[in-house]
Amino acid sequence: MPSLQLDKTYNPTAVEEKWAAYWAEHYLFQPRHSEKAESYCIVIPPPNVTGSLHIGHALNNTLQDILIRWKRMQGLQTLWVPGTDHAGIATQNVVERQLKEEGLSREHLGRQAFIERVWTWKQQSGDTIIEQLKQLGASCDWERLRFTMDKGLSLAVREVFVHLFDVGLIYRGERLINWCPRCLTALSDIEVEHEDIKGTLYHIRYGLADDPETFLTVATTRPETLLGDTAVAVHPEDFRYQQLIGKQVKLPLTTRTIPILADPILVDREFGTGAVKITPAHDFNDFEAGERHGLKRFSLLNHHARMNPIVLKEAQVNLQLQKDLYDQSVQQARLIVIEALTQKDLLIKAEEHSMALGKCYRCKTVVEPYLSPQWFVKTEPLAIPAIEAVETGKIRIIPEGWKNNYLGWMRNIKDWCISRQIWWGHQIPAWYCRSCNKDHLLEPGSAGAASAEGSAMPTSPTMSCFITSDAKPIVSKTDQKFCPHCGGSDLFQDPDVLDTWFSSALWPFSTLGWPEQTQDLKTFYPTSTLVTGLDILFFWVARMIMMGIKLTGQIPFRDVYIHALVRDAEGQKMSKSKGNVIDPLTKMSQYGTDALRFTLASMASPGRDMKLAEERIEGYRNFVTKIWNAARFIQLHSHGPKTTVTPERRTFPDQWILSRLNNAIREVLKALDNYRFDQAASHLYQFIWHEYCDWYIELAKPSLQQDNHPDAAATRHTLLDSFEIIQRLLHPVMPFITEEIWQSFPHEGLSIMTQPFPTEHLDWSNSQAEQDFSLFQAFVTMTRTGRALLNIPANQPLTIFGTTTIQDEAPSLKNLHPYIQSILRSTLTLAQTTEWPSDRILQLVTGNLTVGIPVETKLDLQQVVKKVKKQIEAKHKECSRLQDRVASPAFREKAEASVIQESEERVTSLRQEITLLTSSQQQLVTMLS
RNA sequence: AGGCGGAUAGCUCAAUUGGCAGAGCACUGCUUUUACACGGCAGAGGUCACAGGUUCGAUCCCUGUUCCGCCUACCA
Repeated sequence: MPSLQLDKTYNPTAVEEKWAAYWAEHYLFQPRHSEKAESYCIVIPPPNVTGSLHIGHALNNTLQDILIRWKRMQGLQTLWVPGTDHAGIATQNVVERQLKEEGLSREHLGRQAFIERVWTWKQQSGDTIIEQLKQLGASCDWERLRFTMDKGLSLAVREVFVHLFDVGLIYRGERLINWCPRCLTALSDIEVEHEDIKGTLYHIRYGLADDPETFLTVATTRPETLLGDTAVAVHPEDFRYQQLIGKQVKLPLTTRTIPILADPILVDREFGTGAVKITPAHDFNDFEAGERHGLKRFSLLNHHARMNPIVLKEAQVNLQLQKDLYDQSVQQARLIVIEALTQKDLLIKAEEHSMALGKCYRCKTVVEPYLSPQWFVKTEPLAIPAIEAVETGKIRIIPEGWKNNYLGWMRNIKDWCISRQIWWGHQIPAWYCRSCNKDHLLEPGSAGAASAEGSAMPTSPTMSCFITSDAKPIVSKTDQKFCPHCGGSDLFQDPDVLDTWFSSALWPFSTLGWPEQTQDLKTFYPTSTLVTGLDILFFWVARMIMMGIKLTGQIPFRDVYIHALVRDAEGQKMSKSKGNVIDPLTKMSQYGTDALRFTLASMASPGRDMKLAEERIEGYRNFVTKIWNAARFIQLHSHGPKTTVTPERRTFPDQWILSRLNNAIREVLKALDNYRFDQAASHLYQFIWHEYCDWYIELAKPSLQQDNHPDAAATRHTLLDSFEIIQRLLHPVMPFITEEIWQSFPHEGLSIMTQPFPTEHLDWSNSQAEQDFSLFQAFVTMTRTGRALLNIPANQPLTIFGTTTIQDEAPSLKNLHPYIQSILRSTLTLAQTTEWPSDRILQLVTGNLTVGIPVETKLDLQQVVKKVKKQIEAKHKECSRLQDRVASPAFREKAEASVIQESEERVTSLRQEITLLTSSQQQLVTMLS
């Protein structure tokens, strides 16, 4: 196989483009079908079509790619399914903003044309993020790219909707839902973000109808809603109010009277005044209380969150106030009502009160509880098996800490509002017959419906709000033309679309071809691992589990790996408005994709937020360069004969590095098995840089660089062999540079990505070599330290003495001289203590190794004495602390024997070191005087 | 309001069945030696948030406090 000369410097952009194209050209990301191999499948969390790659995507997809590449190399039948999400509200908002710039609105275009416009936009820019994922190296099978509004997936959506409707798990009903008056649509509970604000709690006087002198005080943060009150509740056991239960109060600012009820669920006696106004159409608790007591609901606001004059009239609001409130916003209405209450002296006090305000997660507009007919999924029956799957460990959540989060939410799950009053999405497969439902289609502006702002009544209702909950929908997988009841042909489809998360909930099986029993579905479902951020645990993960189990009878995936959210260096959530966004694409072109990938992997420690500091990327870019240069060195010395030798005849450094390599392989495998990407990265970094490059390559130099060195062929063999294994070990994290290097060396096969992942070599493990090497390292380090202490130039020859020479300690180190000479870049004489010229020596001690270095007269001895003194002090301190411990009878009695022995040994060796250092110091002092 | 997590070197983060606290970046010296100055070598830098408790011994276990973050939530 051809090999190429590596360039002097690594050019990430060129290399990345080359291999990305090569991989695509050879379809290397497709699963290799083999009946025997176990399958491994990941479905991508589909990014929004509106999006471009942000750092969260980069992290999410890097981790998935590491897993996929790793499993692929391990020989599994591997599939990573890519795709994008139509992202209903988000995408609609983007296109509406474009229209606005042209002075248009979606109403101008009409539904059909608007949807076409969104599709056009999707064709043009929807694949931006896909291209960016390819740039990141994501090894998805791009031939299987899916979109949530694909034909196949839309089919799956209808299939599920109809099925769940038929079994009673989808229903239509008039409920209080969260309404965004800007997006003009319902939102599910989790689409509402809560923000703590300082509000005002108003205490308002409600007089008894038959005794105006007696009154109740109710407290509210929303005085404008009192116009829609239909009762006041007190606690049945509250002695203050017991005698009032059943009486009527006069509702302020209206001509209505409302009853005083007892309700132990709604009322907390301790809070406020103990009396609560009930406004069933404007508060979730009140809605439920209203259901319990059969109360009428006055929905005071229209869908723009403005006062509805028809309802105000119906609620018998005072005439003047009706006029004042005409079409006012909630905020204005509040001020007007407060003013009116003040004038009548009904406002007792207003106090500051902290409260949570709900906002739309897409546009941050304050959401209103809004009474309207909507479609819901009945979640409780779906949640039960979804809870069980996680409790029994059929689905594993990693890190486990999030399990309780999931379970807690699932156990308190509310029905899921799935209808959205927007146009972009899967239109609900329900039809209504106009003639059968004549009485159930509301005029815009009527009391039960929202006001349509005086526009003409559309030929078909534009929102299902205009269709009462009594209407009879015909739910079907296929488009309906005729009414099955009356045979009429005047049908129209429900105008609403489904929550974007409805189709995402089907993602793991819909992308594999469900409801068809495809080969992919058989091979890859249930999928293996889902990799996602915590932010969509409820939005997405929980719902996939519910839907997966319900519709396929199987869990959708076995492991859920939840990674942290990426924050900036200050710990702030990254957002465009804050201007603290780290753009992964910029960083990729600046530092190289492999560097970014390695950074993200190294920071993926479980269960935490990660703060990304740019310096980290820079640091790992240096690591990439280091690897590149090591490759160049090895390539330079790769020519010439290579021979394997028997393990016993391997050189000392060869024995050591193979043992360490084996250890690195084991650690990386262990880390990946446990989703510890951070540990895998750190082992790779540590091993490659600080063992392989710093020590092994340095030690390989003498045999490689000298002509006819007896060890040359063997060393060359080990060097090349181990380096090739390192490339494979590193490949899942750094796919580009490893491919480039692998291809540049003699090789067989199409690509490194289809080579086997390294496995442990038990016969390489050599604890004796590792032990000896530690000793050798200690010896070298001590010598260097001494040299640095004494400012001896690196190229000055040294004579090194030892009380115990390293050779005595480790008999296997027979031919140390070449290594020491090479690594210390100086000649060396080993000698016995007795031969020390005692006036020219600094002794350095570590454990039972002692190195003596000759001291030149020119040196700044004052400085050296100081440093030595400091060392002695530190050792004294540690020694006396340990001595106290060892002397303590309690310690001797209770501590483990091994701990006692360890401590004693340490004390002994510390004493020895102190003695030697002290004598060094004395010698130096003598020399000074 | 409840739940969860965090507080360790200047910064970003590790580690520990409870027995010498570790990396990377930044910093200080020395070093331009033919893989690499995006390099090499050496070094300095810690009351392990605070206060109690358990223990021969606590950064680790327990209790409380403070600060920070996140998630959930209808306290009018």
